[in-house]
Amino acid sequence: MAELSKTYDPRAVEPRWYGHWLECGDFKADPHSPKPAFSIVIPPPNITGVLTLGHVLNNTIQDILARRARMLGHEVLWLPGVDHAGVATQTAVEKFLWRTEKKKRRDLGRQEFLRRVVEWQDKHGGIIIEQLKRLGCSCDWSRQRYTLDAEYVRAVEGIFVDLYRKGMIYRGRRMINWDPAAQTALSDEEVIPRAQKGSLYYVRYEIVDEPGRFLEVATTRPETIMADTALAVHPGDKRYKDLIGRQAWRPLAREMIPVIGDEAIDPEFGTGVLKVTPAHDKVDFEIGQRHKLPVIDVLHADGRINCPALAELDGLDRFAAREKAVELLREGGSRVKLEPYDNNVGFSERSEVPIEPRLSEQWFLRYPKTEEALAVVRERLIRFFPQHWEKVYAQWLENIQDWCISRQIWWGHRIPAWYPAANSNAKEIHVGVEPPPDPQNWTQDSDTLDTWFSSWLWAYETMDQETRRKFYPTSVLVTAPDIIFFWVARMIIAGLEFRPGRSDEVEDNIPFRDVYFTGLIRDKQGRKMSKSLGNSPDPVELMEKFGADGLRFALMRMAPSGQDIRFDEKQIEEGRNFATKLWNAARFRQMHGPSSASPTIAGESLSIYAVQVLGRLNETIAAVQSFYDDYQFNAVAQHLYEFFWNDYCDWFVEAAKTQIFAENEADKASALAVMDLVLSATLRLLHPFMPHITEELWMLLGFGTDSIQFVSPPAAVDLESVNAMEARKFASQIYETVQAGRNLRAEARVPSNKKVRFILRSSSAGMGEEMSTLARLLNAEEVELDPGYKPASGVSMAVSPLGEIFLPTTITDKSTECDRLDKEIARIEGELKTVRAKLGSQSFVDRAPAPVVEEHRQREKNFGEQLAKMKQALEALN
RNA sequence: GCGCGGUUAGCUCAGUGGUAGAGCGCUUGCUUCACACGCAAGAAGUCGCAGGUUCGAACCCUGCACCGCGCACCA
Repeated sequence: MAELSKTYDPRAVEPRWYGHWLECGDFKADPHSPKPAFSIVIPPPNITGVLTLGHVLNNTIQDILARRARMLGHEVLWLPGVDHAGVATQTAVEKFLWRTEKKKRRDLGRQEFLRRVVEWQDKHGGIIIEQLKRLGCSCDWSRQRYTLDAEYVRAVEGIFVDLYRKGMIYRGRRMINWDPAAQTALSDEEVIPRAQKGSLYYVRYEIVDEPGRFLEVATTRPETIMADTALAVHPGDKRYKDLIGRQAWRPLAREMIPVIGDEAIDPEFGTGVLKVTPAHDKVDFEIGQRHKLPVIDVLHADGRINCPALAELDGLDRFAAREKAVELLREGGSRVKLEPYDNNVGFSERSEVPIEPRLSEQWFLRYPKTEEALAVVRERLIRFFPQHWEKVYAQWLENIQDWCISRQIWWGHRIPAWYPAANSNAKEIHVGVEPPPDPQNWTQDSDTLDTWFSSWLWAYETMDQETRRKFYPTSVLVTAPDIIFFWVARMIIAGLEFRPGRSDEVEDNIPFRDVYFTGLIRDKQGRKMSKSLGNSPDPVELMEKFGADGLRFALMRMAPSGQDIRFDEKQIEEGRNFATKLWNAARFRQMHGPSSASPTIAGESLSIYAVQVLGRLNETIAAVQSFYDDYQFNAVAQHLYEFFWNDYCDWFVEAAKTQIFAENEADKASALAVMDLVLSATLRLLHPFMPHITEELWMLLGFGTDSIQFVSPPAAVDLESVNAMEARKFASQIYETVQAGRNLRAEARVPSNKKVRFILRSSSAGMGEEMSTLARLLNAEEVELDPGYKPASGVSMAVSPLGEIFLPTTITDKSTECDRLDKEIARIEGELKTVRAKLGSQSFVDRAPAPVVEEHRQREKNFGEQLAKMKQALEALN
């Protein structure tokens, strides 16, 4: 057995064990195994991404679940992979190109640009995979998948073709969300509303047949006036009724436009007159449809004004044009009134610029199986943790809109649709996984598919038939709630629609049984972690500083389930400290001889302290099990932390030193056996959270020759043969007495290292045997047991459950001691009053459950006795 | 406007119908034979506000306030 070094160095230990596990193939999943299956698919990180604390949280939870399942004897598949992340990756490469070569993607052309993206991907891709390995993730890396793997691409295309043939996918010219920076269409989910402080512009339109009369319009977008094709008022609005059907002058790119009446107008808003701009607003477009208005598009794809008729604005950026438009109006003699105005503007989630509603030819998916998707969650066939996310999910599905799935970017799955060349005979478009047989007569659609259109197959398309038979549906999905629509909901729909399961039954086709939603990690001030704020710590640095295990444990301990997490590095330090504590506790054990892999504990030789710690261990084991069932990882971590640090280290080990340093070999062996038992159990309970250090200690202490990874979690210790209740009660009474004594000592200002003499006035049975332990815990020279002790005046006294404890060596001055006693008496009197008030209430005695009443009676008695003793002491003093 | 979270010690957060908890920070004393990344003692809270249910409410119900999030609206 190797000797444990004085300090624990995770930087050396962690990579060593991880490498060893990989070599042994410990994470490989066998689809032919007879063991019950447990499976998770990783939420694939972006191929060019780097590890964030969010990933650490997410993947630590998955690793904990995977490792716990392995220990419980399951065949575990944790399937890893990466996502090509269309827009994100393409944007990153475009930025790089611009920075280094001052080139845009069109300068290179599609083929060359894609070659550059692959080059970039090969250089930066895979970093995050290495970082996940550093964290200790037990993924089956031999099965790593990529959303652009050849088979995966084929599957995505196949699904597109299938849905097209079923009529669920269609192509159409509709209003979509246009990102002028990325120059692509987006889905509704990719648009995030942001509150903006803007202005409301009041602009007057002159009535054609009644010069001098104006209709005033309130608008936030004067730069689109040239695209107005009508003014609209509510048909019932008395102010404007007579104008409906007449014409007004459009003040920019001067033209006559009709005044129409439409129910969609809110007479209360602004002036009650709306300028109708069908090309640049969804509602306006609908009004335009109803009234057969022309559509004039005055914006280029990049957000610049496209209006040759108005040279002053043509080519200007949309925001510059806004100012300029007002200027032009004023120059033209038009009054323009400004009013500060707060409104919400939709921003592109990726490029962080305001999106433009735009009329455009795109591909759409009419979602299948939405009713079924609602039902499987409503009926808890798929369980959400925390459950309240069910409501958010349902709300989305109930108001679901068709999904715009085409993107005007190059990086991704190209849409498998071909259009006949102008000179060809074909009339229909060709949609198929295979190109048409005479490709020279066809042109493939230049667009690609939304990245999420490939991700929604992730739960099963990453598995071959054989693997699916064993591991699909997966056991649990661990993800952040911000992708509940993007990914979780769509995966459920995909599972229900494409039925990849072993049978046609719904329960075999849902993608997962449980979904665990993590919280979001925020910084100390509560802000979201973001690159631009620079408030996102590098987890790799944290691992170097505190160890992967320290980081994992700390993060789990501070992450309440489903609640956002405020990150503070100080808390990670606690994780590291806990690892060190574990290490040193093991080191202490090792100093007293070799450990036993299967310690036997004989009931009759157990000290009361041993029974107490074993009892607490049993409680901890039970608590851990039940918290796992509810995915309450913070509670699991917290219970293990408290049990090990308080119950084991602070109390048991300190008390057991009496036996360990004494002559009696049998007692010593018993204490060491209990240590082995508790250490072995603790290591196993902690292993899913802290895989490296627990493996290291498991081997160093010789608890097994095989890896801790596949050892069963500890079962409750059988305490039938001892009177556990009585022993535990006695032990806690001793501990309480110790605390009373320590308090006396501190109050008397006796330095911690000074050996003093205590006297315990107690007639409790069996007290004599525990005096040496009591003395050790009090760091006393001696604790004298004297049932008839009569203290001299000025001797400090404290009441304990076993009697009274006195500290006679340092006689404090009388008034100090009186003050101390007075304070103590006042405190106890307060407590007593509360208890008596309760017991004095007839209704309490009648209605409260008997054990509660009994407990209060007991407390009354105890307080009463304590009070009497304190008062006696006070009198003796005077 | 609708919905979902949250509000507990200076900070970060547990908690649960029956004596208010942890870690950090703070004060005090300790290099006591595993650990100063440690040990011991201590100070510190009208559990957001107001009602209600109950013998008893931090906990259950109702309303309100504030913070965060989602959806809808957004001329």
